[in-house]
Amino acid sequence: MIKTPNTTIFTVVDTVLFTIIEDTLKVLCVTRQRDPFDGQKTLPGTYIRNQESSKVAALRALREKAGVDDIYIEQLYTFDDIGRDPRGQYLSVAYLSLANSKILALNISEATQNPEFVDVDTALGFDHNSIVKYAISRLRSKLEYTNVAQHLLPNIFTLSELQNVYEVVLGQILDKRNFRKKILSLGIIETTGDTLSGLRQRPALLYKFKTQDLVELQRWF
Amino acid sequence: MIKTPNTTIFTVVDTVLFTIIEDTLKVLCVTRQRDPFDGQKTLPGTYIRNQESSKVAALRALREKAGVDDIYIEQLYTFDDIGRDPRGQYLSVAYLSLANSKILALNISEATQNPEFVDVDTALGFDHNSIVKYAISRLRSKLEYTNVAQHLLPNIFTLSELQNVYEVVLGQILDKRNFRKKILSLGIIETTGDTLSGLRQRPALLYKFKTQDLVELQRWF
DNA sequence: GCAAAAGTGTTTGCACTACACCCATGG
DNA sequence: CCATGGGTGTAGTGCAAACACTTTTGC
Repeated sequence: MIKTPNTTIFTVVDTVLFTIIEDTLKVLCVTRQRDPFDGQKTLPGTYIRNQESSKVAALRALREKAGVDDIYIEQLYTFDDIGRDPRGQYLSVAYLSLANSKILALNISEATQNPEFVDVDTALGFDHNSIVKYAISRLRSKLEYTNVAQHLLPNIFTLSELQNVYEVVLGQILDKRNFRKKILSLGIIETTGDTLSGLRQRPALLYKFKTQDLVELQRWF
Repeated sequence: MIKTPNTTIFTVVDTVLFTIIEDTLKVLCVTRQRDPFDGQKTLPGTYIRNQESSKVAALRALREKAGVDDIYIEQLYTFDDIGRDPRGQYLSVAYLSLANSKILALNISEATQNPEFVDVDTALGFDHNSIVKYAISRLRSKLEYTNVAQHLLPNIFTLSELQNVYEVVLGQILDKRNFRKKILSLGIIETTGDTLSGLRQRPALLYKFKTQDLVELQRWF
């Protein structure tokens, strides 16, 4: 067998940054300024540099394109079908990232390249719609057996806000009483003891996640 | 932002081929014939060629190293930490593959580079023990909500053989009656109507999976 | 006092657990 | 007839689903 170092495979990253705005799941896009797909929206991406891992490249892409730092990120999947990029052989390591839109809002205005949050079914250049689709399915299943939902929320939140995250991402409404029983029984959140008042309604108890570390819950057998 | 095409990132694949031999989960390894890690066992891998996707490269690696064709394979994860390979910056797309050892046995003897099945806790070169560890955890969870187990079995099998696959992979014994109730209620297998006789015991009903396509079952909410 | 969201319990059915004995065959 | 693995049922428990009203506040 001959081992052929490849000089013509381009290694890049693409990032899928989700956030929730106005009860809708949104994804961060930029507008391409050159061919191919000139003028179309695409996911923020970048070439992987020398002495840089794909994860660091993905974080850099988000920092450069969206002015976002210190953000939740996980590797999603590697897309490298021949023909996915008309320019040549591109291997893209895709990353899934989550942020709360309130924290994001300030930084994003300082960024370049016209970054914006769009609906997840917006038509994108390259194979980026497939990447978004895959990211949504990953996010949905991770909501169900981990504590990742916290990254779409502020540190302190009400149970209704948490439920809203689940409803928006899963695309279905949930029963309030069953949701509360379930989420509390998982033992991943706890109340701060404070309440959120000032609204013309009964004040809500505030909660926080016990840990920022990813927690995986059990299943089956 | 400057886009820098990278000429010094090597893109490779590594494959984790699991099979069950004598009630033990085994992984396919080859013996390296050069530095680094000369003489040590490693996962079969190869450079990704021009105009070749990583998946095709992974299938080729298995064909060349193990004489295996037409095999179940799925992308596992991309490993590219800086320093994972002393030769330079290597980005490895790892694949998880499954095969029944009976089908495998004949082909493997024809292969080169001393391929062999070893226990999953055998010390390997590079970061390949991490890759195997990750592959096991993926395999375990996929057993629980998909029909992938079929690829570790012949097309036709008894319920006891199927249960044995689950026990070996999950590393725990399961209750026979509960296992049968569960697996039959999932609706992913059906009996062929034939029985396996010739052994000095009651003949076992034979089963097959309804479809070779990957089926994902539901959870939560 | 009214609008608006917070908060709370019970019943019902289904699914998982634990557990032990008889059956069919080959030798 | 005996050794071997194949095959089966039930009772108890816990979790998920369905479902509606009272509470607290700001205005």
